[in-house]
Amino acid sequence: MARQRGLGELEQQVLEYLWTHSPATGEAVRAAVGKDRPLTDSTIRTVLRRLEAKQYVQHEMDGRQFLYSSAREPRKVATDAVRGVLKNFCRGSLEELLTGLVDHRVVNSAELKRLAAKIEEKEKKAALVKAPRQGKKS
Amino acid sequence: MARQRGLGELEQQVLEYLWTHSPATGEAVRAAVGKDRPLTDSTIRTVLRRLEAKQYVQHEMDGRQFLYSSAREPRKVATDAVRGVLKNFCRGSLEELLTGLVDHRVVNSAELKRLAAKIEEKEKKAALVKAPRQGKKS
DNA sequence: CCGAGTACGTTACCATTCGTAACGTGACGA
DNA sequence: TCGTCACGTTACGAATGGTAACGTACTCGG
Repeated sequence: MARQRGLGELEQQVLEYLWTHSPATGEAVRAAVGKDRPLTDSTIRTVLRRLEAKQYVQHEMDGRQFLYSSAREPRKVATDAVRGVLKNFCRGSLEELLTGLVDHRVVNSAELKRLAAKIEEKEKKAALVKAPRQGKKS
Repeated sequence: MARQRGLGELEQQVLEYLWTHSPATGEAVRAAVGKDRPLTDSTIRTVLRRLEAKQYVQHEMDGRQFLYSSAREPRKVATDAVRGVLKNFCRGSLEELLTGLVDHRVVNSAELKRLAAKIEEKEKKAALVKAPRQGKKS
């Protein structure tokens, strides 16, 4: 089954590049990622293909060339990763996860509360845009 | 450098067992983890040793036997994992991570706010216990 | 004091993953 | 037609993780 455990160093870098520079040719990726490391185009293309197999990226044709772009938004990837963490180390409890973050000073509780409030606020506003004046037809 | 990417399936299970049943002998771990899979004591002991090398568990002597227990609390492990996620997929921004969690319905924003408030509350109380009426020494 | 069991370490094998890249192939333009 | 360009195929070596046989030291009952 080969449980998918994550990405390698280079895969990571390539993906990061695509998140900020999609769509890009393999050559462009190589130029960026390999700017302080000598990497063959072959290497980069293999990595891109592997990332595509893992459905992290996708490509379209541009004449004879491939244009790669990321197929999963970073937030989605992050979310999935966190789901794994929750399941494995927090018995599924987000409260436990957040408590850990506070305990270990990744964030302090005031800041966390502020962020939570901000996010709720943002969401409310987004809802308004999607359904403005939502009382009109009921 | 061999960047530490996580734990294997079996390692995971063993660690989980220790989190709820520390300290335990290798035999106990084997009985639990291998209850629906045939696993040699040798296998379990190898895994335990590897986990110890990775500093996930530790052992003490009990006569001739080893008693294993976890050396890192689950929350700590979770926190470290989240740190990685933050760094790799959220440009270090916790807000982005949380937003992703809300967007992808791991939690809704109201619940998130509630948790944040609860955690802050809890922390305040803990502070009071540690420094009650901070000025009277005994 | 001896032999068997107990509990641990050593070593190893295999599959998978990832970095890395040489080589092969088909199409297209000069 | 021939070379070049862009892609795929194949592969190799290191690391990781599951799995386990085998070796070794100590302890206990006889």
